[in-house]
Amino acid sequence: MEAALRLMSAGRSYTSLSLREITRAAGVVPTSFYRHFSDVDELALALVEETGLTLRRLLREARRAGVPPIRIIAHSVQIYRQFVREHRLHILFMASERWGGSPLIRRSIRYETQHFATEMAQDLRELSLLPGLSMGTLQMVCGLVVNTMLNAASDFIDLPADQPQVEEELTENFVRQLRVIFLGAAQWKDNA
Amino acid sequence: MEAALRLMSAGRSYTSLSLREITRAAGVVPTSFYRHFSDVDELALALVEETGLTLRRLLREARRAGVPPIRIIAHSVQIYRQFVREHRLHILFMASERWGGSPLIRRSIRYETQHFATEMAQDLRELSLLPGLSMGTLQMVCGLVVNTMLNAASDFIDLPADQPQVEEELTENFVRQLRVIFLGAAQWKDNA
DNA sequence: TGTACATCAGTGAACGCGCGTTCACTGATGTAC
DNA sequence: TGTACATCAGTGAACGCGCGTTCACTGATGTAC
Repeated sequence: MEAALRLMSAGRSYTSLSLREITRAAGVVPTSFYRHFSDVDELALALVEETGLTLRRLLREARRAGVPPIRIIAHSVQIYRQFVREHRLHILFMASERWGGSPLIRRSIRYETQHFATEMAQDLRELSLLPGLSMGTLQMVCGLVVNTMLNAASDFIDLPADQPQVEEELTENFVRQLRVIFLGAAQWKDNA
Repeated sequence: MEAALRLMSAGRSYTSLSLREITRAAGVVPTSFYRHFSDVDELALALVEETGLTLRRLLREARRAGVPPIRIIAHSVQIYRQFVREHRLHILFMASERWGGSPLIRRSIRYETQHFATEMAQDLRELSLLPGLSMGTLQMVCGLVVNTMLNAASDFIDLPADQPQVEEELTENFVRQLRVIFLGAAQWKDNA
């Protein structure tokens, strides 16, 4: 049922979808919607939550993958790219409603992304990458990383499907941006 | 007339505005809209263009401000924050329709932001900050900076107006993120 | 095993409403002679 | 200076349409006795 974010794959924003469109896409009569959600906003919140779970799974995968420290960025980006491909619609939803739509949705997405950044910061700490940094700084860096991830995801998703070399370029650019961030983080002095 | 982005200040997304709402806010009869634009999309494109001009003015201001190289980030952020306050609605529009709304609008915003990043890269080059970097790398770094700027702007704008200390925190976080980026860029070796 | 009843996803008709767009119009302002 | 005409932003009535939501309903499935 919630898989009616199919409608968003055509580049529509969630806020512009109507309840009737959604139920139509779900193959069900409009009134039936109310059996499950009292509101389109409530459906959106359910989607945010589901996407949050999905993101946590991403971290777990990346963690499990082990750490060849030199190639870790390029490697994580591979995992992420695969992930974006697999959960295209959820990520699209998260990344594009992040600043659009209703304040309610925005708030709950912000909550999920912050949560995600915090988990990532803990992972970095446990792996003792960036050993010199305080938790607050790690959190700040991870916030930057998460935003960069979501921006990159939006770029991936907007791509016409038949342009593999443009996708390569985007990936390369994304990897380079992350490298800049981690280079900077490694140089960071907390007392500055 | 275009000042009907007032409607967006309540947290609405552009795509969810109706032509009739806009004309109502402009104090004019719906049919009158067609005297100026054939479409709500056309109005949006006009807004994007206007915002683009505004952003170019921002760069000019920052440039003119001169360069005390040590404090340059904190200083530029001050200018930017003032700028966001003055052009609240235009920036809000740009930052939040960046991934929402119609593909048409998205494309034109992407065009403007890329243009902006390119100009910024040229400025950096002329100022010989980051002297070791190729133009392509500067462009990549500036893309990251611009995204970070727009994310920060969205955060600023979403703030309740009566929380100056939260605004301080956000600004501080934004400055630190930019520092990480520039630290990383300074370390960058192009042949890596 | 058989019967009576509760639960609940989905149905279909109906409502009042705001929407985008069309049309022929008004009336102020600027321009040509 | 005066008159005739073009331009053009704004008007107001009207259209057909999709919308969110209400209501009383159906009929399949699960549960109690």
